Amino acid sequence: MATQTAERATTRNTIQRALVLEAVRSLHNHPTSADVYEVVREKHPNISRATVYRNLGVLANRGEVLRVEVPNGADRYDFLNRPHYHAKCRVCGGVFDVDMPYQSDILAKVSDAHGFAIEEHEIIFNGVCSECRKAEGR
Amino acid sequence: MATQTAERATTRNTIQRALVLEAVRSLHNHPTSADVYEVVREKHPNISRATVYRNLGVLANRGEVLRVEVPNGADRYDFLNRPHYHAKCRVCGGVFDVDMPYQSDILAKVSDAHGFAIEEHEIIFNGVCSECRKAEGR
DNA sequence: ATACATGCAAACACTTTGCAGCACA
DNA sequence: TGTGCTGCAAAGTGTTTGCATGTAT
Repeated sequence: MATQTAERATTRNTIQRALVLEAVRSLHNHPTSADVYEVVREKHPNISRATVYRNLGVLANRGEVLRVEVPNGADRYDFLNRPHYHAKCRVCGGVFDVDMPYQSDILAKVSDAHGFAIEEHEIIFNGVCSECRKAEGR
Repeated sequence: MATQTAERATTRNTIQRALVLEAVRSLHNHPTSADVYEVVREKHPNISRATVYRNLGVLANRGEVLRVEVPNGADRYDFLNRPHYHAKCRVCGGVFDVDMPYQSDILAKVSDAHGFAIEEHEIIFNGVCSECRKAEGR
């Protein structure tokens, strides 16, 4: 009887998982799974992409990394915990943090969500990053 | 000389392009390219997916339809012209309009975009739609 | 007539999955 | 010592592209 609700059946600390977490922590520019894969491979050459994907998923579910879903592009991951917003460069595809206070009152501005239960929100700014502006010549 | 700057080299009215536009206009729930493809195929059975994609692109560039890029999901298209925001159901993947005034002052809240030239923004609410809430039992 | 557009199939980018064997707790 | 995890390969989505042919202008 009452043997603890069998929550979270996933808790094994493999080398691969540790390396994936370490890689996300060390990469500060919103690495894609491919970026993480490359970094981990330096120390553990025969890790598979599948394992990287699976572990990024596990870590994201646990809240140890943040998954940033980017329209038309690979998912990005980062280690920042507080919610923040992103900007995506339409030239190079890069993703950058934007300094803007978290819009905690934004829900109040929704006049009608048609019965939709909003759990979180995301704001993405589209434009051109400073590097690409220089390169493009304005 | 001076023969008009050769802008937009693409302006041919094919049946396929007209049908694609008509399909987007007739579908009111943010159709994906696949939805559009299915509808067009009823009238023009051997249109190819490539043509649908190409025409959705052309129409979006011309501003005749609005492309809604959804993270982790196919692009959606709609015919509404005024800017508005969207909600994405994490259960069924559906995309819905949200009634919220356009946040024209949002740029002023960005304290530092790090040289990024912001051209537009998008807000996506994530959660569960009313249909799926019923189905899920709460 | 001629260039843009189409249709087909193959290629592409990103991610997930089935399965046999392995290793952490 | 069992089951969660790994590696591999194959499959799955969604979209783009090369090329020969077709067609709107």
